[in-house]
Amino acid sequence: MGENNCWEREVLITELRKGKELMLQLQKHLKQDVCLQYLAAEILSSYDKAMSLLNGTALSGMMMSKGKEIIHPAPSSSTASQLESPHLLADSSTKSCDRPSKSRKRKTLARRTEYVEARPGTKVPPEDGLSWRKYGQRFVLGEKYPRKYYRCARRCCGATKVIRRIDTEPLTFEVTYGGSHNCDQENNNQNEQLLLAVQTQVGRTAGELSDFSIREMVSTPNNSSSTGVVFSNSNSVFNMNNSDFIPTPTSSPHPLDNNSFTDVLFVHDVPENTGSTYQSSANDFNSPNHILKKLSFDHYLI
DNA sequence: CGGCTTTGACCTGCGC
DNA sequence: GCGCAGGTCAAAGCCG
Repeated sequence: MGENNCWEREVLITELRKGKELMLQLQKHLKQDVCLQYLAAEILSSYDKAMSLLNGTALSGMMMSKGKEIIHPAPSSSTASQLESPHLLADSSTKSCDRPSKSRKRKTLARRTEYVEARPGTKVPPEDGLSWRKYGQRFVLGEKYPRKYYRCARRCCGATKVIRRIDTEPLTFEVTYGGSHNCDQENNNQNEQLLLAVQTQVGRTAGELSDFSIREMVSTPNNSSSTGVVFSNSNSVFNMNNSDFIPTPTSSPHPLDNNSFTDVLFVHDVPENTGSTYQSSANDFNSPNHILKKLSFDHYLI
């Protein structure tokens, strides 16, 4: 990896962060316009994707050259500064329930790094909705702030995370997830986020689904890793899934603002590549057998 | 009193 | 082989 390439990458990352910060400021002024809000969120998502790719390339390149582990780039986050539910990469050496493994062997396993910005009025470092127990903290050479080591609060869970405060941007935190959650905390967290989103959107569109119904929809019985919600009426289809709460309009302005949806479809095990099909047109939704037959789903009339 | 945080010690991987 | 850096352990202290 050439020195120039590393320097250029650093410059690119810096510029991307500046752009993201400016977009965040702009977004604050767009509260009245849902479409602009959506566009701003999309741009922020692109910033995150670009930064993740750059960081991943830089890290993996450096690590490969040193013969250390490859650090995988973080998948794109759907909203700016929103910490994703950590879909952790598999840890093949899953720890057993008697967690205090005596081995202090340094982890050389796949990890995932994300960047999280602290917002005014929020806790520092920002919480991600999961319960973590701090087990260590140390200053690392050349870093202004200490690294903080956390592991999942569930005793039988092998997930860990390391939080590092960026020297040049004290409100930005690098969160590196390691290990995998073998407890159900992650699923519960996703369900709570989905519940909140569905309650909000259903309330805006119809407001007639009981909280109990929504909660039943969101509490997926099959422990599925990927779930989604589709709102529809005779004119429009709108898809939401638990990894992307940003409304994706099939038309402009935003469909949830102008349509009264009559159906809510709760889909389990949404294949990654079918989301766009739902979003693309009402026709896809009206003749979705080639897709839906692969899925299990609940159907609710509002 | 149980759970959590702090912090120094310990252990291991890696570069030289 | 040695020394350093980083990740983890675990005892002690704190807190509700």
